[in-house]
Amino acid sequence: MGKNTKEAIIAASISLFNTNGFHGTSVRDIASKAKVNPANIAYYFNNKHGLLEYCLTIFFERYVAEIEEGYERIEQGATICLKTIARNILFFQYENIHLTRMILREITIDSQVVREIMSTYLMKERFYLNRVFERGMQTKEFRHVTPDYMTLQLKGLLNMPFLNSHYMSEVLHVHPNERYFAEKYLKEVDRWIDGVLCRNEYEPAYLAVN
Amino acid sequence: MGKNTKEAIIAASISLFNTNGFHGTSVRDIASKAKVNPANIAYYFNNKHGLLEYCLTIFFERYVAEIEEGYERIEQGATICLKTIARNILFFQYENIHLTRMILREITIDSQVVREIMSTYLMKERFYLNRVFERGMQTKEFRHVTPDYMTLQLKGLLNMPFLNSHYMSEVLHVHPNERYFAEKYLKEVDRWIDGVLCRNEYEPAYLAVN
Amino acid sequence: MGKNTKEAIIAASISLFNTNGFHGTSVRDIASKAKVNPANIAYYFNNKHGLLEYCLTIFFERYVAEIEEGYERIEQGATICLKTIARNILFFQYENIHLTRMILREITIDSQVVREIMSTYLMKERFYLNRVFERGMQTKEFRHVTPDYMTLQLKGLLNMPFLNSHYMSEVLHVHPNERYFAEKYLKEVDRWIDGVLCRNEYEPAYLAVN
Amino acid sequence: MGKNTKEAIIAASISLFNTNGFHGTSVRDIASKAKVNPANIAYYFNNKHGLLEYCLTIFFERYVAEIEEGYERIEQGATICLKTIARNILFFQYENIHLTRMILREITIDSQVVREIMSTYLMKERFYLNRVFERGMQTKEFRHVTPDYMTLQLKGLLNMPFLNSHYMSEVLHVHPNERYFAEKYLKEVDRWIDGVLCRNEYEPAYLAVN
DNA sequence: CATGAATGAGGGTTCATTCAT
DNA sequence: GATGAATGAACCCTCATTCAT
Repeated sequence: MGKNTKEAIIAASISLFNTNGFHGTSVRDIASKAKVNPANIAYYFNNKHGLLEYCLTIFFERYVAEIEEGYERIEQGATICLKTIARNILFFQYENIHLTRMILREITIDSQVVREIMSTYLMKERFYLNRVFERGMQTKEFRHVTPDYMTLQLKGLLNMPFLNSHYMSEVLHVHPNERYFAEKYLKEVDRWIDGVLCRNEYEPAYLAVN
Repeated sequence: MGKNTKEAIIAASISLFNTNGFHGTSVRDIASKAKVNPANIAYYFNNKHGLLEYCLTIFFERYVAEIEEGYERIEQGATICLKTIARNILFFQYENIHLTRMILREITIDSQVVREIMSTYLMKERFYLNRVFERGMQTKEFRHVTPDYMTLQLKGLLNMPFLNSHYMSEVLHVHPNERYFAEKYLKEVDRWIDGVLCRNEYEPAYLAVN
Repeated sequence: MGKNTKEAIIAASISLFNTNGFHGTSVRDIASKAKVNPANIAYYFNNKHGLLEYCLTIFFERYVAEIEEGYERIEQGATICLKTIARNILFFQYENIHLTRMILREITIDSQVVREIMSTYLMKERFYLNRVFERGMQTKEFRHVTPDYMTLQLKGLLNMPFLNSHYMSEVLHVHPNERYFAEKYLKEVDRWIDGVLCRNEYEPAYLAVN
Repeated sequence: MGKNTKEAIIAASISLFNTNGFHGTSVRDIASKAKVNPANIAYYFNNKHGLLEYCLTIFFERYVAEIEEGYERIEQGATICLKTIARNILFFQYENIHLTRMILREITIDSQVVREIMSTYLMKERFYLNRVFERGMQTKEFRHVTPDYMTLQLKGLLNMPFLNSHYMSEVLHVHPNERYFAEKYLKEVDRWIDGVLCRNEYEPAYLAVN
């Protein structure tokens, strides 16, 4: 039953890290929720931190894959490419909402290990996005911008809905775990690309992504 | 010397909560950094959580004050008003970068107390922003938008730079603790207001805020 | 207001020691209940233990006085004398029910200081009771008994009702803080003296004590 | 080695609770005396209070069993039955002198949990004793008495020797931990039953219990 | 592959007490 | 007489982890 035990631990840890944070969650909590013996965590992940690293890795592995998948459209134009990347990220995060929130929060902690893992992947992210921005500027699709500042804004837009889920639902009455939200919010991000990034006259015929 | 002790505890806790998170910081760490006796934390704030609540309160008290101060410009037009609010928030957060980062992270945890404090202030924030968005739509300054979605985007833009300071500096080579950054980033936010929110033809004569 | 402060501390401490025990009561609890500053306890009684010693002393001072007052009737006969002593103790304890319970419990703890204070007074108690028992045996009022065993039994009878007040009220439905109880229980003790101690034929004409 | 650890903790706690009281004993004291790690107390008994509850339970479980065992003699007559019960209690307490003293003291504290545990068992005790008293009155063995008052006296007599062990030895020079004492004191209790409770002419042929 | 017993370190908090004012 | 600030020690408890089975 090794597979089940390991999977159960991962699922429980994502849920609990998401709710209480890494430091706010004990290995006993995780083991209890996963209905396994606490010693199994050491067995499969060395220690509690190894479990976090595992979660970080599977998240970023797939996160970067989503970006790479979108980047393949670069030849179709920077705008379409960027919109595809944004769409991929948004839906990936929407489909893994708990893991996403947990990761986005944990990487704000100044931990040596977290920083190292994160850097590798986020350097890749930066690399692809920069390439897109530069391509867009080169083809005159985009206005002249500072790529890193654009990355910053784009990430701000894409992460915001997943960081504060109870703020979203209780204050804004917006529910990020509903498909409807993801669809609608994607349009907002597209509008940001069109309105802030693209140089063409405003309100162009919307560029379909699919 | 009560004032000094209390202030020292607050300063130390902001610094440590910022670096290691609330749960990752022990009261002994705080007391040690503040060079006071650990029992003083219980003396002044009842317990560790009371210290967090105190930080939350002073942050949001001033945060909402910044919004209210900007809102007073509502009669000068929604665009100017919103830009002033954005400016106020951005510089307030820039000037309290550690406290801001700590708060932005901590409020993502599902804590009862945090949620209560947060709701009070964030409801006010939503109230004022909604009024501005509605005013702008009424005066035809703004396009037709869903206010809560705009709030979401604006907050995403304004919070992003303060959430991951080492990602900012190590990956993007952008330094949010420098005045230059705040000035430049403000222009980006203004561009978002102009490009995404305002209905007038793109690239207008930039509206000065001050 | 020195008098009030001191009195308030004593009253509060008797109440709290009675309910929670000496170790289960903090000086802050006492100060809070007495509505005085905790430092006053050190001022008036040196430390927390000094407060307990003070309570012990005032209790036993008066306790022994009650015995001595009863012992003065020795010339009227051992039976009358013993009944008077029993009556005095019973009513003294009934009138100081909280203090009594607290003391009776605290003296079961193996504390050096408590032991010393206690010994002094309880040696006196033993002295007087032994004299009464011996006089009774000498005058043939009492059967031949071992005085210390009689002391033990008498004390068992006299202390029992004050030791477990909530057992008394909740299990036995007997209320030791009512005058009626003290009157009735005194008759029981008299019956013990008559039935166990006295040699005369059973059920004698009851000897009035007053 | 789970058995040994648990047993060692129980033995150490009885000894220390007996000497210093529950509140006067720290878990470190207990662990140190038992030569085990302090965390084992939480492991086996949840917390310090759970350890006390455990002691209370094992004490009263056996205490009530002693009473029930004596009650089986009810058909042989109330006097014999009551004497058997008294004998059983006395020897049970004599054989568990430290546990007994600890329990007798702790139940005088107004603790919610203690009260609940206690009530259950002491209600049973009252039930059986009342049945004996009523039977005795019915068969004219006993005089007309108030059962609860008799219970009170009997418990006073049976508990007294175990409550203040150092008073006993240092003041009265009586040693309750010696077999001789228990034998002799039992005769005193029998005399109380004969002299106070039984209606037959005084000084009957002593009823052997065994 | 999984478990329950056991550990040592550290957690937050409360304690009695001191002392300048 | 009385206070509030401050302390250091100790409190109970939980922690992540280890290890024999």
